[in-house]
Formats: sequence, C-alpha cells, structure tokens
Amino acid sequence: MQSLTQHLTTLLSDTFAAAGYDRSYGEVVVSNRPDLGQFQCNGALPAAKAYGQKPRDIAQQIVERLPQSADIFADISLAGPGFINLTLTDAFLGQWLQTMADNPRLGVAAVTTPQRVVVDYGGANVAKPMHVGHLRAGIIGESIKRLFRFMGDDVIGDVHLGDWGTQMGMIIVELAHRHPDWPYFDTDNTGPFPAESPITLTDLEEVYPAASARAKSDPTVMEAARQATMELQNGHPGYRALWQHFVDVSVAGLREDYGALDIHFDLWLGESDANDHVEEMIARLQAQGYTSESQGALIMDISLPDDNEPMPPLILRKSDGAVMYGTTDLATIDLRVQELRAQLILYVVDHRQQQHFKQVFRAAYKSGITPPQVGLEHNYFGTMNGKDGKPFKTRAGGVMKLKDLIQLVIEAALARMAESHVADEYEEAERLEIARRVGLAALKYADLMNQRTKDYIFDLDRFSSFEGRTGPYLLYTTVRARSILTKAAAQGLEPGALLPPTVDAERTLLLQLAQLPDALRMAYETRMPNHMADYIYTLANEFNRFYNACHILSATDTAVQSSWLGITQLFARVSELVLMLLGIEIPERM
RNA sequence: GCCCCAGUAGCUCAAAGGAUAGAGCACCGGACUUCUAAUCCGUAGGUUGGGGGUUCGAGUCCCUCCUGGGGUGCCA
Repeated sequence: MQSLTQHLTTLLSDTFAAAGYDRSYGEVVVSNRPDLGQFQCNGALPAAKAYGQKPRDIAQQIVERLPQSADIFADISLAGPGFINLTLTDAFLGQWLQTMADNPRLGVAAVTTPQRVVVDYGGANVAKPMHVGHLRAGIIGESIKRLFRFMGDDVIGDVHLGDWGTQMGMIIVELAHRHPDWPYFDTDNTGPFPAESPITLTDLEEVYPAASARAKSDPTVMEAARQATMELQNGHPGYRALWQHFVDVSVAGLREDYGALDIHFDLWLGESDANDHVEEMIARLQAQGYTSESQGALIMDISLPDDNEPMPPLILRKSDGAVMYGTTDLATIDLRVQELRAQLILYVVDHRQQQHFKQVFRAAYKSGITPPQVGLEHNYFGTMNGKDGKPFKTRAGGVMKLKDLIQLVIEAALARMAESHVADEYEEAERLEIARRVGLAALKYADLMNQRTKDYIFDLDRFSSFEGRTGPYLLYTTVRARSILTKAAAQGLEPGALLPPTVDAERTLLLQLAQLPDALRMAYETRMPNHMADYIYTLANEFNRFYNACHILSATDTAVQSSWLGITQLFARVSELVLMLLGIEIPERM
C-alpha cells in the first residue's frame, strides 16, 4: 500500500508524463500553506527551467489534465509563480483512512527485500556503571532496531561491550596492587581458579575510577596496565579468570540497567568475542600485503590519494603486542559478515568516533572483509552537554548515574500524580508502575525528539517535565483515547465505518493520520527516530483538538458517533505503534 | 596547524532549495455541572552569528570571517 502522498505523487507524475514532461516533477508533499490547500506540487518551477517554459504555463497544463471530477480533488488551484495546490474531497479522505484502518500494518508497507541488519548500539563498558552519557546510544539504538524490525528487516541488536581494552589492564593492575595475594596474580598458577567472584559490582564501581586515576598520574602504572592488557589478550590464565569475573558481574548489572530502560539486546557480545578471530585475520591481512611495520606497530594504510586531511593508519597491533578496538572492530565486522551474514551494520555510537569508524570501514572494504554490497554505517549521535555547553565527561567520575536519573524522573512523576490526585485511589503497585512509565516516557522522548546528529543540553527540568511536548503528553493522549473506547464499549458502542470528515479538527486529524507511512519511511531511510517523535507529537496534538471540538460520547448522530469512535481507535493504534517504535511503554490509565 | 559539526524567538529545539521561518517552555489573557484541564484556544515575541556569491526563489547550496564544540598513530 502506498502512502497518501505517494499515491498523489504517482497521479501527478503520470500527469506530468502525459503532458510531455519528466515524471520526477510530480512529487507531492504536504502543504506548508494549509490555508491554500492540503497538498502541494512544486514541480512546475524546476520543470520550467529544464524545458525553457514559463512555470505557470506548465502548472496550468498539469492542472487542466488532472481529474476535475469530484472523486478525488475538491480543489485544484494554481498560485504564485507556479505552485499547484491540492485539496482532497472529504469522501476520498474518509475512504483512504478506512483503507488504512482495515490494514493490519496501518498502511505501512514492509520492505520488499528484507536485509539481515546488525545494530550495534550498546556502548556500555565493563566495570563502569552506566551514567547519563549512555542514555542516547541505548535509547536511539533501541528505536532504530525496533523500526527496522517493523519495516521487515531481519534485525540483530548487539550491545558490543567495551571489555577488551587498556581499561581492563588498569583494573587488573589496580587489583594486583590491592590484593597481591589473590591466586590470579600468581604467575605459576594456571588454575583452576575460584568459581566465586572476588569482587562485587559495587567494588568495581569504586575500583575503576581509582585504577584510571592512578594509571593516568603514574606512567609506570600505565605501563603495567598495558602489559597486563597484552597478557590478558594473549591468554594469561589468572588474568582471564579474574577478567571473566568482572565481566560477569558487570553484565549482570548492565542487564538490569538496560532492562530498566526497556532496552533489550539479542546478543551480549563484546570486543573480547572477536579476540579468537584476531590472529587469523591479521595473518590474512599480512599475507594479502595490506600491512606494514611502523615504529614497532603493525599498521594498515588506509589513506586515499584525494584525502583532504591526514588519515592515520589503522593500528592492528601496538608495539607492545596488544590490540586496540580498531582491530577488534574489524574482526567483529568479519564475524558479522561471515557468521551472521550481515548485509547492513549500523553503529549507533557518538560522533566523536567518526574518524575511528572511517578508518575501520575503509580497512574493511579495502581488504575485502566487507564486500562492496554490504553496508557499514556510523549512525552517530551528538553528545549530551551540560548547561555550560561543555560535554559530560564519559571517562572521569562525577557524572550522574543512570539509576539515579531514572529514580529522579520516577519520583517527579509520582509527585505530579499526587498533585492532580488522579491516582489517589489506585493500588500502590499500579501507581508505581504508572510513575515508572511516565518518568521513562519523559526521559526517552526528551532524547528522541532531538535530531540524532546534534548535541543537546542535558537539563533535568526537561526530563521531569510532563506538559507540552513531552512523553507524558503522548501517554496521556493515548490513554485518553483508550478510555473513550472503553467507556463507549461499556455503553454498547463500537467503532464503525469512517465517514467523510465534517469538522475541521476531524479533517486535519485524518490528514495527519494518513502521514504515518511517510513519517516511518523518513525515519527508516535516515535512521533518525526524531522524525517519528515529531510525527507522534503533531498527531497527538491533532487528536486533542479533535477531542475538544467533537464530544464523541454525547454525539446524537449514531453514524457520526461510530465514525468518531473509529477515528479514535485508529489514532490509538497508530499512537501505540509509534510509541512502541520509540521504545516507550504506555500505562493502562494515568 | 589540519579536518568535521553547530550557531534560528528570553530558553530548549523544528523547518528534503519553495509561498507568510514553526513548536514547546517561560510570560500575558481565555475555556472544566459535559468522554481525564498532564488538555484546548488566543496575545506577544525574529534584520536565521557577520559579509559576499549561485538561483526565478536561500535558514537550507558555495566562498570568507567570527564564536562554540569535537577529532587529529599506539585510550575508548
């Protein structure tokens, strides 16, 4: 099923073609002048240049060739230098929305050739608690994953933990410093080692910053950390055993944190999972002549003749023998292509990694690890800045923990509920669940509404705001629609066939509902959930206008009433779908 | 130094080269004996950082300058 604008575009394209012009001029978009028409086609203006004619003359020819009967268009007009303004008949609009309502996918066509897509969007690191800086990757990545899945692709979400770099060595060295008596540090000991972790998550949250600080301030500690990292990667039994403990402990905590955000991964792999593949891959790259030695390191040149900036080589193996994340990322791509049969890999990672991914992607294509038809994309997002415009530190301490932030928004939601007394008589458990969903909706929507690629200001007030353009507004509106349907059902009233709209608020709501496929397609093509966030806010706003203008349950005309219930149901279905795609849970009532 | 990104209402953000640059917050004024007022309606708020250029048409594309942020071979 085509979207409404696609349908109209086809119609206009045919008309342009019939008049002897290229089809491409027939694109129809929603009008930015609703006072003049519901849709517009601007094709006559560029066509005028290509064909050496006056734009108004071309537009006039198109207008004359369009079906003048009242079947589709109530009004076709020519304005300004050559804009074609289109307004649909209410009958056609009502009929179109009925078709959408009858469609299980709400008129959203699935992709014709589904692809195996890997979305790499976790970004969390072992041994570090999740903080506010981890929000975006999880929230945006989860939404992209859900959208791709809904569009019909075969999607695998991978958290891809940071579990193999120098930080691991730092922790090992720090623990060796504190507990030299632990069996993991006895070089003669090859195991077995204790099954019980010697360290808890709480311990790690204190150990990591301490380890990081000590390594940074003391070069010999840093050197020891590098050495430990190399030994870990090369299979030092004690280090491996200890490392496995803190990975397990961390992953248990991370599962909880992501679970609390309703973010779920299909794979809990990390950098370390590519390690067994690294040697083979490096050997292959060496044999194929892609590598060279430089300053003791094994590197791969990935510069191109027309680069307008110095492009550093990808360092496959450091001079100390350890590998960095560029190497594990490359090996991970190899595994994803070979074993997961990935056709498209999306990296939802912040924009500071742009050069890194440029390097890795170049290496992947150059070496043939990635065949040309497989897509590698860095769908980067902007950093969260403080009110001073400076980014939050992702490495050093002092940043608000994710758990604290979540707790804070839930408490704000509870306060808001107490204020309006709506939930006073609800059971405690339900009240808490509503607060959880409302708080998380506020948090997630405040993030998703921002354009993915841009930085934005982290402002607690925004995350605990429940009025206007917020997540809770969307929940409230959806719950309100559901509530009407429930009340109607209790009176024996069911949603029925959609009639042509008669009220302005109703008409604009239908037009907005009809844009669902376009909004999803835009978000899908650009991998930007904010297009869905924009859409659903506008839609909810139109529903609330409709709600205020048309009192459904007291409507006297039963056919109109059942049509309005039909519209309400369609709105609820669309809203539930889009909120699901944004990763936002809706309460039963609020 | 070089390379990316951003600069739009008091604040936070929108605006596939199209007509009169739009929302939310905050401010001011209206609408609940009626389906949940976490709602709706209205007023006000702008030489889109400066300057040049391309175009029938520029917030959007090009050049240049200013400001801020990020990246820039052995952290991630």
